[in-house]
Amino acid sequence: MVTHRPTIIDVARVAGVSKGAVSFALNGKPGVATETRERILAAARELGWTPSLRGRALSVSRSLAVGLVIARPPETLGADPFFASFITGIETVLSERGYALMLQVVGDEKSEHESYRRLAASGRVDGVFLTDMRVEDVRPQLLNDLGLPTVVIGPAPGHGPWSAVYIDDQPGIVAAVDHLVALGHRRIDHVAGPAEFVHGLSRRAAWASAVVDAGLEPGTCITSDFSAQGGADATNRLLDLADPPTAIVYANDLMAIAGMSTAIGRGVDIPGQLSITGFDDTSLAAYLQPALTTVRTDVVGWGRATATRLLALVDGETGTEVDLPSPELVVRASTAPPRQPRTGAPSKDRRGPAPIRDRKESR
Amino acid sequence: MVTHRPTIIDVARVAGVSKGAVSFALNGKPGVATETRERILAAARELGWTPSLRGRALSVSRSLAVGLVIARPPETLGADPFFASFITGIETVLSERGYALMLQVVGDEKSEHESYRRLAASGRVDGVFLTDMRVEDVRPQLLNDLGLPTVVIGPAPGHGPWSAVYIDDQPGIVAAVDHLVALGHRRIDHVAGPAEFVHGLSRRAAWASAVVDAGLEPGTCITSDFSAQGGADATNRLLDLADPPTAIVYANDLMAIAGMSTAIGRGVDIPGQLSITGFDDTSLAAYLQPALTTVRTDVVGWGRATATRLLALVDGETGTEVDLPSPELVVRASTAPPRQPRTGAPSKDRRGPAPIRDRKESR
DNA sequence: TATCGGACCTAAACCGGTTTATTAATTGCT
DNA sequence: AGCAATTAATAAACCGGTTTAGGTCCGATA
Repeated sequence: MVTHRPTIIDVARVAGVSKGAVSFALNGKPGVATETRERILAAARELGWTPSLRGRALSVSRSLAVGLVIARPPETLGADPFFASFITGIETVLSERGYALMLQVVGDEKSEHESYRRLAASGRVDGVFLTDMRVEDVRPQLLNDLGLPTVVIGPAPGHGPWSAVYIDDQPGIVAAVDHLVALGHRRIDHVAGPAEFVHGLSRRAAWASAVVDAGLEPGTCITSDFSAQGGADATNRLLDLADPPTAIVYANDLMAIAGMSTAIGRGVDIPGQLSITGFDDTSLAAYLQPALTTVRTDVVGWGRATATRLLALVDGETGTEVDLPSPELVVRASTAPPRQPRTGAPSKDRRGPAPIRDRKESR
Repeated sequence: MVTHRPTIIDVARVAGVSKGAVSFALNGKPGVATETRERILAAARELGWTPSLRGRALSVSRSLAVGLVIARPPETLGADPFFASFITGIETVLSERGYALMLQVVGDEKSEHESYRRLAASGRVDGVFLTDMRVEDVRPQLLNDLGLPTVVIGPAPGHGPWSAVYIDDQPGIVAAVDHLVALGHRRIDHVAGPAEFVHGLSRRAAWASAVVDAGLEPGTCITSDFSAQGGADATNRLLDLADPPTAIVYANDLMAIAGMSTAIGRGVDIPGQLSITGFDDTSLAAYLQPALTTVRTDVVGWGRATATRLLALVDGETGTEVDLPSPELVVRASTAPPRQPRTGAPSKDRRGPAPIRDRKESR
């Protein structure tokens, strides 16, 4: 039966000193004799005292919490492995600094803005992460106006006082295209994410320029929505083309997996008739049939770096853009040299010189 | 350039009343003349005043936040669509009550306990959700000792003062088994989740009893870990049996999908030679080849109910267990009547009365 | 007319810390 | 020895609300 959590006053009484002295002692500030400090620490330990976050928060005018607002429907969110890893990374940094993460999941863009306003107005957080960046995104400006320290997860949008931490996804896509080119593909299409998102657009741009840089004709790009259904639909449209691709680069794993299934359902042999690459390296990717060639990013490290940046920002450092190591291509069985006819008899010949294959997942 | 957020004192000054009167007026308490109240509200509106959560929290001795601690490695977490939906459901309730969600993601069980202790000691949250319930879980007792209102996501563990909100997953598994039985399957095996988790154990129990209730021989159960790799490995083991199953009920979609791929990779025709069911209805399930028969749960509704319960608990209501509507079976293409021979000659002799054989996965 | 009760409002205490101003006791310096 | 400079500790202000204890003014009642 806990009568009451001990407060700093209880500690002061036990140690026989004033309230302020306790505060000084516990925060390692000067002006407390060593002997007294020991006594205070002992008293605090004896009472099992822990500072009240509420009291401290009010006093220092900080919440000791940061916010992440995610504006996505649950299906899209649940199928995306990004946030789990990202949040894990964030937490490692936050927890050791005594910070906590306030997560908000909202339906649409409008309630997202509302969410930010509320967070700022109520003073619930000291800073926020900004994710799913859009082209011409108004949120950095909004958060700047609200006076809320912000770290953009992605490339810094235009020029402004904002801070950003970015893993450039383009090298990953380029590596995928180059890999396909090296296998002998000459018709490499793309299923993109929504054009309003920078990661949709940037992957598309990377694909386009990589194809051109390889000296190939520009392929077909279908703009989709990162969802399973979107991937399936886009794949059907590409395969319905008079001159269908021999390889498709998808902007994420979910679309790639759905696309692969769709192709298989149409009797297309993968990778014999069609090579497929994804992006994310979902835990499922390695266990599909065929296993998915995809791009892996150090999302946990990204989360860690982003959180570090935000806490620095909260502490008054000025904003900069941080770039992180590029993603890497994980080659598995869904990519192989192209075979000539799509309608011909399945050829027995094995695919050509295999590149570095991803043999096995650890664990 | 914001000089300073207006406080309740600014409002009081503008309205020409005292601090207390403003508080009364804004909280709809009696003792304020209508005319005065109007004036105060007008002043607040004019200044754009919003109550400081920090001030209020200290004053009312509440954080106005609740916590969710998830102890999972990022891969497992990212592949599980549960939390996205669940959190979405939680948020709908929390946000309209002015509450927020503190999310903590930790690596192991020990740091999970540590996490709860910190949340309780610092007074950061007014209550917590308890997820991934284990058999003989010590956390309800821990949280009870810590004096932190708790709602268990799942069946109430034993008898205690705890509150629980539960969607019984058993009817879903039973429906899956019944569906397979109706299709003519007589050898229905199971790939289970870890036995230390109640949702691992309960699905297994549901499968076992449903099979027996159908008058069939008990099948083989392999205890796995809800992961893609675990699903793949377990599937290989089942298919390697001298007398392999014609249907496998998986405890979640991730294992089912990996299992299906594995089977296909071995040349097994699905659903011709092997029927497969999952659990979760991942957004991918409908777009696989073949599309996955699985069990769908109203996870968003579950989150909503759980949050409602927790807020009631925080407000002093006593704990009860709430049961929610059962999950439903979604029949797709991965299940079909069994075809006789897998290798040619139909094996007429059924295997002898074997008990539930549980070959444990290494991990 | 004196008293009571209610409506309306204010002053002040309180929540639990941090931080500043101030005092008291040493120490340092010449 | 005398005075300034440190050091140690305390009292009090402050962060921004909520809430309790009073205090006025008013009409109603005996």
